[in-house]
Amino acid sequence: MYEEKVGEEGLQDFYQEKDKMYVATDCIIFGFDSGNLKLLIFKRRVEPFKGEWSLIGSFVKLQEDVSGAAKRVLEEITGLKNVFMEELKSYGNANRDPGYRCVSIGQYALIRLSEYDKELVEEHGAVWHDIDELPKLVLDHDQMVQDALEKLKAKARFQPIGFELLPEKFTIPQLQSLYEAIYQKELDTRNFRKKVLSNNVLIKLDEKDKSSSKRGAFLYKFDHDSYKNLTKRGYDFEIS
Amino acid sequence: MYEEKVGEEGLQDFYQEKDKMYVATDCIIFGFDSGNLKLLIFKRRVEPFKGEWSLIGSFVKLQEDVSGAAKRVLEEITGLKNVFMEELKSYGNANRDPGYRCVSIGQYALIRLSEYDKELVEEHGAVWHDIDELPKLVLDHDQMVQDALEKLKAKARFQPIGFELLPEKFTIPQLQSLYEAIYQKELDTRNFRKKVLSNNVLIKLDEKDKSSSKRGAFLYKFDHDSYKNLTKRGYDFEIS
DNA sequence: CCAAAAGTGTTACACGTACACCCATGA
DNA sequence: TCATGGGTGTACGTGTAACACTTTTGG
Repeated sequence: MYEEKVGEEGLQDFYQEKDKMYVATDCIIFGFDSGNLKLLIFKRRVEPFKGEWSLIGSFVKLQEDVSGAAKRVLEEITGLKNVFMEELKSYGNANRDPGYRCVSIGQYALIRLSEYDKELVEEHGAVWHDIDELPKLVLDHDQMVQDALEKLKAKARFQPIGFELLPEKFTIPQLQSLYEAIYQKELDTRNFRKKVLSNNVLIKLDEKDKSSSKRGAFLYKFDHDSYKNLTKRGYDFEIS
Repeated sequence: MYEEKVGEEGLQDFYQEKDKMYVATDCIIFGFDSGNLKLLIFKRRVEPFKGEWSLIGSFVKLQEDVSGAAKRVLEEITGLKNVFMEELKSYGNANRDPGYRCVSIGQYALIRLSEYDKELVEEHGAVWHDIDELPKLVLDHDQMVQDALEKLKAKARFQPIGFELLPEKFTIPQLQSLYEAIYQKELDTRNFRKKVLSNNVLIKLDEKDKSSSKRGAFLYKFDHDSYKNLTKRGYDFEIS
C-alpha cells in the first residue's frame, strides 16, 4: 500500500529528503486490588536494556494504527480485548532512546484484576507492582507512569472510568477504597456514599459481598445505559 | 549520533526488522480578536494537496524533539518564540495520509494577535480565519481543530491560559468577551467580574482603554508571580 | 458478647446564579 | 443631552464539608 506510491511524481520529491523514524507505543497498565493501585511491568529478557524493568510496549507497524498497536500489545500480554485504553501523550525527545530515534505514544489502560489471563502474564515475565513501590524503569518510562497517574486522578473525578478497575459487581466501600487510592487521601464515608449515589448511575443488587465483613455489603453495578442517557441531557458525573 | 550505533551487536538485531515512518507535527494556532476566536491556516502551494487549506506543520527531523519541531514551525511562520504551546494528541491511523505512512502529533498554540509578524505570515500564504467559518482542511486536520477547541474549552476553565490570547494589558470586558467566545455562551457581567477578581491574579492598572467606549475601561495585567505562589499553596484557579 | 465493617442525617457555610440600575464620557 | 459601554450589590438556593452513632453478624 505504501510502497507502490514511490513512483508518483511530486510526492517523491516531497517526501524524499524527510527523515523516517521508529514509532512505538508503551502501555501504562493499571489494576486495583486490596486497597492498592497496581502497575503491570516486566523485566526485559533481550537487548537493549536486558534485565531492566520496563513498561510493556511495541513498535508500531506500517500497516497498523497506533491505537491498534497498543491493543495488540495489551491482548498479547493479558489476553484481554475491549479494555479501557486512552492516549496519554507522546514522548518525542530526540535523545529519549540512546539506541535509535524513536517516538513513543504512551497509552494508559485500566484492567480488572479478576479477569486477565494470569498464565499469559507470567509467560511474558510481567508482574503487578504496587504503584508506590515501583522499581526504576528504563528510558522515560518513570515519567510516563507519573503522567498517567496524574491523568487518572484528574479524569476519574469527572468521568466514570474508575469502574473499569473494579469487578462488574462491587460494593460502595470498595469503590471508596479505589477513589482513596487514586486521590491519595481519605474520604468521608457518608459524603462519599451520598455523592456517588446522587449520580444515579449505580444499580443496587440483591446480593451481598461478605468477603470483608461479617455483616456484608450490598453489591452494585454501574448502569452504562443510564449514564449514556444522562450525559446526553448534559448531566455531569462527579466523584470527589 | 544515530548512525554510529548501527554497528553495535544486539541492537542491530533488535531494530533491523522494525518499520520506520514519518513523524510530523501540525499546529493548531489560535488567536482572538474583536470577539472572535481565529485560526491560522494556509493554502498549500506544493504537492501533495496543492491549493487546499491546511494546518501549518512539518516533518520532525531526526535531530530535533517533536516539541522543537512545532516551535520551529511556529517561529518560521509567526516570528514568535516563547508562545504557549501544548500537545493535543497524536494522530496515528495507518491510513490517515494516503501518500505515505505518517504519524502526526497535534500541538495547539495560543497567540496574541497584537504581536505576531504580519509580513512573515503573508509570505507563507497563511491567513487568520474565524473559527466558525473555516474551509475544509486537508487530511484529518478538521478533526484536529475540533479536538483542540474542546481541549481549549476544558482547559481555559481551570488554568489561566486564556490570557495568552489577549494583549499583556487587557480590560475585563475584553476578557469576558474572550471567555464567551471559548465557551460559546454569554456570561453575566457582574458574576464574571466577581469570579475573575476573586482569583487574585489580576493587577489593576491606572490606565484606561478607550478604544471601545467613551468612558473607557480599566486595564489589567495577569500577575504571574502571584499565580505561582497561590498554586503552590494548592489554590484552584477557575473561570466559569 | 464483642470486634469490625456497613450504613445512615443534620447542620453550617461557601459558592454559584439570577437579577437591574447608576456612572462616565465624547460626540 | 443622549447614546454607549463600564461598573456595582443583594438575595436565594444549591452543593459541599464536617461530624457520631446504630446495625449486623460471625466467631
